Amino acid sequence: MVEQPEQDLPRSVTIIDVARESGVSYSTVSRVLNGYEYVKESTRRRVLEAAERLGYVANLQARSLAGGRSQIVGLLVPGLDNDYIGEIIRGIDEELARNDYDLMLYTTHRRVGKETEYVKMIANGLTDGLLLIVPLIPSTYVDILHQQRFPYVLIDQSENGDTSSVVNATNWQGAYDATRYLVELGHRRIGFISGMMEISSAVERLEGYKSALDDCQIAFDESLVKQGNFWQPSGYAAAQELLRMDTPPSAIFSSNDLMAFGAMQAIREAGLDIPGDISIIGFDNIPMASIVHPKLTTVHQPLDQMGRVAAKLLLEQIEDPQKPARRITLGTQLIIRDSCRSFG
Amino acid sequence: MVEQPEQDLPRSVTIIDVARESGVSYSTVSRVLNGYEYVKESTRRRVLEAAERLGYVANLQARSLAGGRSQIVGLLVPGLDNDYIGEIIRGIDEELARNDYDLMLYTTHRRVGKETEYVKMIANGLTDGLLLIVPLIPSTYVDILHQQRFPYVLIDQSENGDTSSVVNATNWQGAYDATRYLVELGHRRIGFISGMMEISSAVERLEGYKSALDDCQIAFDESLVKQGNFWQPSGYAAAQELLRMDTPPSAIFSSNDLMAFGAMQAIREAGLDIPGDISIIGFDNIPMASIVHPKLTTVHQPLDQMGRVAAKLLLEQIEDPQKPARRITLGTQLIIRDSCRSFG
DNA sequence: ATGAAAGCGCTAACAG
DNA sequence: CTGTTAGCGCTTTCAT
Repeated sequence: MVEQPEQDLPRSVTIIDVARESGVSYSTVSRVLNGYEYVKESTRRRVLEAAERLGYVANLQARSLAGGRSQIVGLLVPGLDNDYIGEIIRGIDEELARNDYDLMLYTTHRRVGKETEYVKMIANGLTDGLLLIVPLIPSTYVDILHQQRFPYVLIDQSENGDTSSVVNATNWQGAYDATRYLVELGHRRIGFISGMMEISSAVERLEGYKSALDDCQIAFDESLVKQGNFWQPSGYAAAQELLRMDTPPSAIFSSNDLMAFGAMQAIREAGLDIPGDISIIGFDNIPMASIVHPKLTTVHQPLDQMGRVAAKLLLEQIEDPQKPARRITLGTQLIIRDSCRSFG
Repeated sequence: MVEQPEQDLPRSVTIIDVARESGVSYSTVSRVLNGYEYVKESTRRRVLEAAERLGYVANLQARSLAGGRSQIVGLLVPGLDNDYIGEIIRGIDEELARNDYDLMLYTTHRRVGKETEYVKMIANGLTDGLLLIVPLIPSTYVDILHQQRFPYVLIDQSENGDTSSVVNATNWQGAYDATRYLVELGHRRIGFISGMMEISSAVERLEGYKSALDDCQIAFDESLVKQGNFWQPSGYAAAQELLRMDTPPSAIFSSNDLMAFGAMQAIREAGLDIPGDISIIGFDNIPMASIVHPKLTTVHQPLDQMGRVAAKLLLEQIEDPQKPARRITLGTQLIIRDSCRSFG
């Protein structure tokens, strides 16, 4: 048996190494690295060069532990199984990259029932702030965060008073526009596939639909509203119900694109043509919407921008914890493609 | 001006608090928390109870800094703009959750040209290991990681010798099966839309296609191969080229689903029916594949499982750094849906 | 079986 | 402008 020689792993270089190399104290190195103003230019240069030469890379956990910034923000999402989330993340990532922040990804589904403890850990951990895409916010989350004065921003959430910073879209207006568009196309019986009604955006979209109907003097017909849950299969089922009615609607407004895809499938299986026999409109405008056939007419929700704005808001808050909470609502936009046609 | 009272933010509870509460030294608390064997049962219980009572949550950065595990693994991806990545992440996340690990997400596109430094930082930072989905691996990545004995696993990569642990799928076989299926359906002229040929999986799929043709005594026709880049628009363009040929193919094999969707669009725009006039088959089996119409016949790549296995491999390696690198190749499977039809 | 004490790499007063 | 000195919360010897 040969003695395994203790491999000298190249220990990572610390500011102490840099200090020695550049002949200053390591706090000066820290200052330079943190962009502290009052450092002699020549010293700064010397330190920077030494750092470069040695291939120094900061140890974020140490920095964060010592009271500095970790340059990491957390993102809490229900799961990744939806393009909708992906779009938002893209925006977040972009903005964070621009500011040299990194992203820690947390999925809630992981610790069902222990989310609160999870959030506590996150806030107590190495992130400088937290972005939350949690449709169903147990207010406990927010309470903890708020109580600890931990910077956070809610995405796509409406409820909650004015204690939290929130970024969302004009759900009501978007739904209103979509419905109105359908009416202007001549549709009178418009089916509506809802989202989970515990979620504010779902409620707002239903309200927008109702208001538009109202403004167009079309009586609201409860039976035309089918409950979905934002997932594709529920759209499929809801559409089937709608099609089974004695007088099926001539158009369907789905509360999101995913359910619209399900509805399209149900419609096709019923031997009907889109938009020939029945028009369909979605909400979100996820990338897939322009890939399916026919291309889906839908309400564009600026998801990536929402992500970007939320990140920006969070960064501001990290920068200045005194900043009051802000609510930013971004506009939606009707995207007319091929899934709707005039009626009657 | 009223003096702003210094709000006593509820400082997070540390092991010191727990130590005081349970009347032991804080190193004992640490032992209990780390499952150290030789602790008196009664002590253990007392500590655990105190921790519970106080609502203690570990500070991972401190732990990691002190030489323990951070319970965080990094994931380096090119970007999130592809369901393919999403599927893999889902698998990873699942496996990590099962083992109480969290995920740090890094996107490479952020620091083009500085990826190497980026990787260095990651490895030096707070993660216990790194998962990489980087089709185009600059070998420098791997060298650094390997040199530092930093645990890492490559996903969906083939090249590289035996120094790295790798998880991938049977790209060659999958392409072979798909092609063979088309041939058995009677197709003789089968168009092929390739991926970026710098990527190993793209090459392997092309090889599988060629081999199948060969085994079926069909001469390989270079002109039937169009170069794509794995993104939808390139599939669209490639299909258009194919359709413009004097004798267009009766079937098209696209190296991934996304390009297949582009091809489907081109085919439809040419007034052709799928699969009536032309059959199409994809690769990956991303969720969207069963949502488009007609539902796409494709080669299933067990993306989520690849993620799960990669995570498992990484965790093993973190547990025991001596573990030799392993390559695990998962099987693909032909999923027959509605986009292909017999010919001739 | 448990306490004491030495850091991990870094930031942030505090002195000059 | 820069060096000195405390820690941040935790793991890990080293004692006992």
